[in-house]
Formats: sequence, C-alpha cells, structure tokens
Amino acid sequence: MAKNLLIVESPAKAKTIEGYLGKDFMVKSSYGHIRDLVKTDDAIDTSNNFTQRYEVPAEKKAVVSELKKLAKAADTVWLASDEDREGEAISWHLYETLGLDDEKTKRIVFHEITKPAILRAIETPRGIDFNLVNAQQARRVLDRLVGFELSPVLWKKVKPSLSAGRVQSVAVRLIVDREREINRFTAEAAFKIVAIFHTGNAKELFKAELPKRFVEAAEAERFLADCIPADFVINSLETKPSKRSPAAPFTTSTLQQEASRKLGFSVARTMAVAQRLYEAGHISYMRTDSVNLSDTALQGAEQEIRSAYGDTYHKRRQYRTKSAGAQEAHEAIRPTYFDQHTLGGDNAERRLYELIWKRAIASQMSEAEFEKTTAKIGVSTRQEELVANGEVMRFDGFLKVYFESTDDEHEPNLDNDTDNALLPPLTAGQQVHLNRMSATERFSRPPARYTEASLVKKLEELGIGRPSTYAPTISTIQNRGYVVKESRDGKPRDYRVLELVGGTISSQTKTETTGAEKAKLFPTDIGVVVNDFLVEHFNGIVDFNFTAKVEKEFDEIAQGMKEWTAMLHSFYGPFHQEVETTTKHADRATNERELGEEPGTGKRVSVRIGRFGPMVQIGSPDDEEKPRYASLRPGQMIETITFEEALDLFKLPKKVGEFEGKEMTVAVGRFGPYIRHNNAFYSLPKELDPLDVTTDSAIEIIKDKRQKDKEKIIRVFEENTDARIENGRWGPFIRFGKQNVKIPKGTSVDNITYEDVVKWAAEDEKKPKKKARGKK
DNA sequence: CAGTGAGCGAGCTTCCGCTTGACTT
Repeated sequence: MAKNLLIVESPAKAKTIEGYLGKDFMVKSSYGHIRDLVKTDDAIDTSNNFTQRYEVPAEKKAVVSELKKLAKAADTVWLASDEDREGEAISWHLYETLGLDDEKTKRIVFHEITKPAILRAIETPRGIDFNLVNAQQARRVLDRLVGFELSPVLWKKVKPSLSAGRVQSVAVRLIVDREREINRFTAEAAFKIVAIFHTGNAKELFKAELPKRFVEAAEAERFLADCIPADFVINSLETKPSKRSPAAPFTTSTLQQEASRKLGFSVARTMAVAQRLYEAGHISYMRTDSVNLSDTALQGAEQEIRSAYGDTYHKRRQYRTKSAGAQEAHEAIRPTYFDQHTLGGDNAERRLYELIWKRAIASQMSEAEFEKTTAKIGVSTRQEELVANGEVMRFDGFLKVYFESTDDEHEPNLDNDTDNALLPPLTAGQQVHLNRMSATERFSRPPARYTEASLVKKLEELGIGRPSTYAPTISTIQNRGYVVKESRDGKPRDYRVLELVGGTISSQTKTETTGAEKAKLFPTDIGVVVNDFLVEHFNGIVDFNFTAKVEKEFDEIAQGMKEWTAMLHSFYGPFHQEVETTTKHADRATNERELGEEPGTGKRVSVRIGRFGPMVQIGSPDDEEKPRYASLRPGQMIETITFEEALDLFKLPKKVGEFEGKEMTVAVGRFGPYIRHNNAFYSLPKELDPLDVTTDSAIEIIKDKRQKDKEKIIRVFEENTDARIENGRWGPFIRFGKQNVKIPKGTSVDNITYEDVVKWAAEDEKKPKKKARGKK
C-alpha cells in the first residue's frame, strides 16, 4: 500500500500526476464535489443560523467508500483539489466525510499540472482555509435559498415545474430585453457613396468612399450630378505604420465563442469535444477562466515557434485576465505538446484541437505589422472629400497561424469587400479619374440577437456563472422552455441604387433579404411572462449587478473580513419577506392581450398562454356558442402578434377540393405548412402562402412529391410490396412497412434478398430505442 | 405534422458548481 494518498478533482489529472510522483504516491480523484445539500426543502435551517444538512449523493457513494478505505491505509492524505472557493470546499468535505486525521492530512494547491509545480506544492503544504470554505458555503446556501424559494412562487403564480435562479433568470432576462430592443427598433435609411477611380492607367483601379451619408435620395443624386463635370485631385496622402497583436490563449468562454463562429459548434458540443481531447491527453483542462500559461508551456511554444517559423516570429507574452470574477485555478486552454500541430481521427476533435493549437501558438508570436495609407480626394465642384484606404502587410507575425473572427455576423456589406485593399502608387496633387460612382441606400441595423456563445460572453462580462456552468445554463433555459434556439427566414426589403457611369445617372430598385437569423436565441411567451413577473417582484435578484454585489461579499468572507451567516442574514431577511408578500398578494402572472372584436360577430379576440401553449381565443365561455381556439405558429409571439395575423390563424385548416375521390386539406403543423390527402402529408414549398393554395396547385404538389418519391426508389421486391430500397439523404436504405432498415456496411444493393430484409428488420427492432431528448 | 382550451385534487416540480458516466444513433 502506498504511503501517500493524493486526491485531486479530475481523474485525467490524477493519471498525469501519478506519473510525476512515483511509487510512494497513489493519486485518486474525487470526481468533483462528493457531498451536497440534501435535495429537500429542509436542507437549510434558516431560523438556526443557516445550519445545513449535507449528504453524499447515491452516485458518489462508491467513490467515497473507496477513498475512505485508501485514506485509512495511508500515512498521509494530500488534499489537492483546485485552488479556488469550490476546490477548498471539496477539500473540507473530503476531510469531514472521509473522517481524516489532522496530523496525517495536508492541503496543497497548484494551478498548473507540471512536475515542478507539483513538487513545489508538496514542499509547501498548508491547512484548510476555512474562510474560503465559508465563502463557498455562503454561495451555495444563497443559491439554494434563491432557487428553492423563487421557483415555488412561479409554480403558484405562473405554471408548475418552472424554475428561477441567480444565473438562469438573468440569462433569460438578457434575451427578453434584447428581443424587445429589436422590436422597438426602426431602421433608418441613408445613401452611401462609393467611387471607383483610376490613375490614368485603366488597370490601376482603387476604391474611395464618402465619409458621410445622405439621408435624402435627392441629396445623393445631387452629389452624383455634381461629380459629372468635376475634377478629382489627391489632396493629401498619409502613410502610417500600424500593428496588430494576437489574442490571449483560450479560456472556456472564448473557446466556446470561437468554436461557435468558426466551426459552428453549440457550446455543449464544444465542451463535449474538448473533454475528449483532455481525457486523451491532448489539451490542458478545458474549464478555466485563466489566460495564464505555465513556464513549461511558454517554453514549449517558444521552441516550436522558433523551429517552425523562425526566431523573428516569437515574442514571449503573459496575459492578464479581464473578467472580474475570475478565480484562475487552472491554466489557459492549450495543447499539451506544442510540436503536435494537428491530430488524426475524429473530425470534430481534429478541428477543435487545431483551433486550440493555433490560438495558443499565436499568443506567443510577434505582432503583425502593416502600413496604412489614407488618401483624401478633393472634388472640384463640392466641399466634401472622398477617402481611400489601403493597407499593406509588412510582416505577418502571428497572422501566419491564426486569425481571430469577430461577433459581427450581420449581412455581408456588399460595398465593403474591397476595404483595406492595396492602393496603386499615388502622389499628393495627382489628378485621378472617375471610373464610376454609386449611391446605395443602406439601413441601420438593430442590435444582434444572442447566439449561445455570445450569451456566454455577456454572462462572463457580468461575472455571472462559471466555466463549468455556462453550457448547462444555456441548456437549462432552453429545456425549461424560456428560450428557443432557431433559424428564421428574413423578409425581402427594397433599396435604391443610383449609379453614375459614363456621365449619366441611372436609378434602380434592388431587393435584399433582411432579418434572417441562424441558430439564434429567441424568448418564448412563457419566458417573457416569467421574466416580467420576476422583474416586477424580485428586481433585486434579476438585477444584472446582483451577482457582482454578492460576489464582493463572498470575497470579504474569504478574506476573513465578514462573517458568512451575517451576510446571509442581511440578504435573506428582506428576500424572504418579498417571497411571502408576493405569494400572498400578487396576481397570477399573465400576458393576455385583447386584440379587438371579430368582424361580423363582434366577439372578443384575445391571445394568451393556454394549456397547450400560446393561443388565440375568439368568443368567451359565457357565450351560447363555444369559443374557438387556435395555436400560435412558430415565430409568432403574444406580445407582437397583430389582429390580422390572429384572425388568419382561423383560416386553416382549409379544405381545398378533392383529388382521386379524397379531400385535400391545407394546415400548418410543427414542420410548417402541408397538404393532407388520403392520410399522407405533402409539405408546401417555402414561398407559397398556405392561404393561397388552390385545388390545382394542391394537386400539382401531390403529383410532384409522388414523382420525386418514385425517383428515390432503387429496387422493389417483386411480389413483396411492403419492402423497397430507396435513396435517402445518407445513402440507400430499406423501407419495410413503416420501419426504416439500415443496410449493413459492405452489402451491395443488388444482392439483398427479401429474406435479408426481414432478418435485418427483426435485428433492428431488438435494439433499444433512443431516448427522447430534452425534458422528460 | 389534426384540434384540443379543464376547474375532484394527491404529490410532484426547483438552485449553482465541482466532476464524469454508460448508453446508443
């Protein structure tokens, strides 16, 4: 039996460290927290100084009993959980739960997994820091009190099973607020002037822009007209060197953002893939808020840069964290071995690894150097000057390996594609010649909706949530139905373009798509109701600064300057009072709206959340006639639906005639509008409004779908008409009655017999079905 | 892939932060 038992939080870490320490040390993992508050409402006795009841959850029993056994047999137990609030608490819980001895227990910390760091830690053990433990308890108790007192208020005033909490409720609020900003926004149009000049040599073209925009079309046209007889001269020419520096290596949050922008990963996917890379030993720990690199890493990067790119490309850099709540228990995310530029195997793992490698390497490289040239071009008939910008890269530096993207995912600006291009050689006073000029109507843009990753970024800025909870929080607010991640089509919008070519001005109207969204977060009606209720009654909790405020107090507790139960008392008193009065006096939360009266009948048209979701109701239960109901469509919200849109919902489903002796019905389902005929579904083409479907167009769609289905069939089995082989999206498969059967790899489609089909279908049946996703 | 739109009411739901697991498609 080993003389020393060293306990860390992560099993992968344990394996690495064991390699550093040799035979006298056995290194084991606690797999995170081993103890938590009991799951019931009586976990905290608020009338008795917040006494807590802890338990070892069922899934942790095995780990605890193994550690207990090993601890008993060891001479010394080294508690090496992370150096932060949660880590300190884990050490304390281990100490208590394993029944450790003061004499044989040592607490050590390190924030990088390198041999020297760990040996140094072992030489300088300390005791458990109870101030830090108390700060963690205050954090844990406050979160439980907030969550478990607030949620039941929602069950009573809104709907059962809902939830609220210090983190998730603010995340929802951000999304609701943003949606309202977008709804309130009205786009303003203005004309942007862009000119193409040449130097006299027709090949030397360059672009210039007018720094200001014209609100009125007439002003823009006037400008173009003035330019017809004008002379153009380079009034001034300025050349300035400029530099760009690399970004810091990844933290959890920046990794999630870049993987979202560059690879299109959801934050959950990024974390799952990173976890695999970590467990395989390719990268350092992926849940971190630190941008710091260990000396070992700095040396590894330096060596790699010097040998792969040359000495001039290396520049040693230490980064400082910008986020306020950072606890920096780990290193930044970096490759374990910098000489490994890429990985084989799984595509997602390879791409994420390369991203991490490039970012970490680039962070230790030299600046990129540019020369920026600005030419101002005078117009003889006007006061204004046009401006041409050119940029030449003198030294690529870190850009050799990495280019950071930005969050601006708006529609590509058609006129900007030549920005920062090369300018031809120019001199001050030189005359240049107009090739063409355009005035294009451009619109101001509303604030961007959040993606999962940009929401994480915002939460981090506010100091809300931790690296280990960003991804789960994003999932929670979606699982609760407060928020949906969706792509939505945009709407066409006309814009005007005036063009000056060859001395004449022409005008035309073009169309662009605006407001299209891909994988963005939208609030739901229930999200809006819950948010508004919380903002009205518990503004203190959903305030964006609430976490920052309590974090400051947790810090004071950690420094021994404040007593943790005193802090909780001063918070809980007023909070609990608010819960009581709200429960007693507040009205049920609703966002019901009255839209008007139905033409003809005068019946009341209203919209609210019903048992099956948001709906429109015409009439009231007191009327002789029963009220009529219709559900809102995806993308429609109670807050924004118009009277006309609400009435339109009652026009479907609609019978559109007969075909082959059976009725055809147009309706809108979960997957969009469709025609139902003879128990089969036919989706409508995107551009066709379901209200416009006629008998003829419906028949056309049905015939078209049948034809396409026919083309998909590769083989039929003569007399056995219940089976056929079709070409699917992922290659051929067998349709066997209602069952889809996979064709085993390496089987040629031509050799399959009907007996094979029956056999494979039976095998497929036996396999357990995949569980439904999301909430129960 | 529809439309549906209650009212007896037991007992349930819920937080945030640490960690991975054991299953398939």
